[in-house]
Amino acid sequence: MKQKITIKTIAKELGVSTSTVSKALRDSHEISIDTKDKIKAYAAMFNYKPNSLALQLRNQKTKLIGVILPRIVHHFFSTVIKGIEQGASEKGYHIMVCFSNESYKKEVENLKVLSNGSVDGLIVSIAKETLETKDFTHFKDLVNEEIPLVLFDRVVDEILCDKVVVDDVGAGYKATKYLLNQNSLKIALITTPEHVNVGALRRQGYEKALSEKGISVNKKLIIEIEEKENIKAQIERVFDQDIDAVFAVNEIYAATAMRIAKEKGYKIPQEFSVIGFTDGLISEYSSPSITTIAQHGLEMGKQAVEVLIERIEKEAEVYEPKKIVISSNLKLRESTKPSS
Amino acid sequence: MKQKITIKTIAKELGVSTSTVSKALRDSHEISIDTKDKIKAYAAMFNYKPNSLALQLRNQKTKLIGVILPRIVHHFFSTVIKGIEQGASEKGYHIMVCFSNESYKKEVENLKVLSNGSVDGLIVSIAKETLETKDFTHFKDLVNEEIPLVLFDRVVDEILCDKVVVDDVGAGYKATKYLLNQNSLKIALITTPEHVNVGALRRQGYEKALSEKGISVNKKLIIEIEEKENIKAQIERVFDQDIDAVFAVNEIYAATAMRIAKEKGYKIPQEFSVIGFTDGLISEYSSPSITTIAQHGLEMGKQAVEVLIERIEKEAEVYEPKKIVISSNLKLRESTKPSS
DNA sequence: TGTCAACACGAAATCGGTTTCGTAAAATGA
DNA sequence: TCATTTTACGAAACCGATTTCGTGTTGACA
Repeated sequence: MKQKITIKTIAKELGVSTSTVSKALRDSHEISIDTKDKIKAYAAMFNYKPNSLALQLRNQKTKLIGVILPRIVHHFFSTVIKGIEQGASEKGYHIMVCFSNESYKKEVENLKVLSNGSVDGLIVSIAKETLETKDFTHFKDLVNEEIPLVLFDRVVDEILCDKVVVDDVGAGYKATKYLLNQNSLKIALITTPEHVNVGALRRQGYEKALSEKGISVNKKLIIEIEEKENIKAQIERVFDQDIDAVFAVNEIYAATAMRIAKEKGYKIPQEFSVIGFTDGLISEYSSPSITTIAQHGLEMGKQAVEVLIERIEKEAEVYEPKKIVISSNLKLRESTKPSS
Repeated sequence: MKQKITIKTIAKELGVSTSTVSKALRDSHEISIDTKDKIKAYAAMFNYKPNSLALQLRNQKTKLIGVILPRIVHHFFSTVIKGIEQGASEKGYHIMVCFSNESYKKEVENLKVLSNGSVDGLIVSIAKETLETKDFTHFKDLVNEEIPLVLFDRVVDEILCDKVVVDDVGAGYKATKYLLNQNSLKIALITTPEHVNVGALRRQGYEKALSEKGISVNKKLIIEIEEKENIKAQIERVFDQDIDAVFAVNEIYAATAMRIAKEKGYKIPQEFSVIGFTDGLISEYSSPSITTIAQHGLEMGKQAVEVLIERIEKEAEVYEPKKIVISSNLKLRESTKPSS
């Protein structure tokens, strides 16, 4: 890398002190017009840019937000990132992105690296493995150090920080109720293992809608997908039961279920309906296109970053953790019957 | 944010100098075992973490790589990010991600912010608007300042830096040739406007395959999609021609074309074949699933970051820009006839 | 002509570390 | 016992900025 031009260089070259240069460039009234012009001209000519590290060190702030995501090749998470970046960018912040790959160890590492002063605050969605092991000390340490932290989507109550979530119970309820209303009464639920709390919450909504309708929950219609194994084979098993609809907690499961239904000769949506979660490209472009719960990832990202920046910039008086709930809505497409 | 514990704090508290603390923590032989133990114990107890900004300033390196992408909610780009992050992480680097949103202005801004010392090097894929305006001075300035830069996918010859690209001509050729071999001779090409060079290159491959077969290029079968307008309507127009296959330069176009073909009553792949580009989820989950050119985004990301880090860490002797070509291959699925 | 304010600038501290160099005290050797 | 080498540590410079405080030079005013 070429030798960068610094304030010191300019000062030496022009025979003034560094303080004068600094003041001149910041247009201080203490410096005469002549000197200012001279210094500014010189700086412009050599394309001087203040070293951001020096500024960050002095100001004790980086204008950087750390983001840790479980995955990136994933419609929902990439949408959230987009929202975060947009919100951050508007307020003059930049984002540093890391991935945990759903691994506890990587999450801890990332958290450690980012919490040593390189960022002003953090936005995180917890890795599956961490949710499984239930060891959240790395987050609690962060909270103790009073580093601003916002969790989104996959959150955990025992970490005392701001949170942004979708109304998972409500979403599960809405989806299930819609299916019931169109007279699909034998609804299979394809979800995640219990420890992924969003899955658990969506299931609550599912069960609530059923019980409101006076239908008892049939455990055989609920399958928890183990991602390490073959997903399609697991979903296929539920088709042994007598079912006429599927509610899946993400779009991959939904698309897979629909595919199986088609293979079995069901006509969609006349004989069989599908509702997914996360309004991604698969749902939009598969045929028939899939009705989904739209998660509003963009909105979540924006909200998360807004709360975070507020926390960063406001002198922490008494700190009351906030929980922001983003409502989700059903995006009707071809995999369900038109609402009556 | 809570007052951070620094070396100075430790020094004062233990009645030694900051140099002693620093040396002790770095396990210098200059410090007696007793003192070292005492200092380390104290540091551990109060969870001391060296301020990374201070280190970065002193070492004149940030171990940070800036990444500027046109978009993020996009299978190919998010895959590349994943590759970059993996490669970076292995070498102890982190990534700072910004988006240009295909806008020239945002690209310039991002480049300016990242080039003031906050990152050790940059990986960029150029925004469409920039490709259109053909103004690359911001990149050239970067090259002049000798800030390590790697361009990928959307690259431009006049910027003298390392580049990582897919073999777009070869890929277009492979796809077209496959279609020809299965006896689809009236192949429509759905591509981007000429200024997006990857589109242009893929088109070259298409034309090459045709001319090898002795088929002259029919301009009516080639449509350049203007993304600001309705994509489906534009693609529909090509169906006015007599065609029996489509080669599309991305998966959205491919999926849309297939949908139209199905609506028109074509049987796929018996009567009509489709090949797309970018092996994303749409291609995998649509039905029939779509044969695509797999772009190996992960591989591209890894290669890009590897070249970049080499450039960063190697003392720049005579600098010979590299161009790395990643070969792509056809991933056969249901939207084409089995190869004979 | 003496006093004081305004002006224009520089010295030095600061942010939080690392590192070079110097040195007092202890250990070693002759 | 005196010279020399280790040992163990501190002072200060440095990375690149900003900012407070001080100060020499003017000019104005009484």
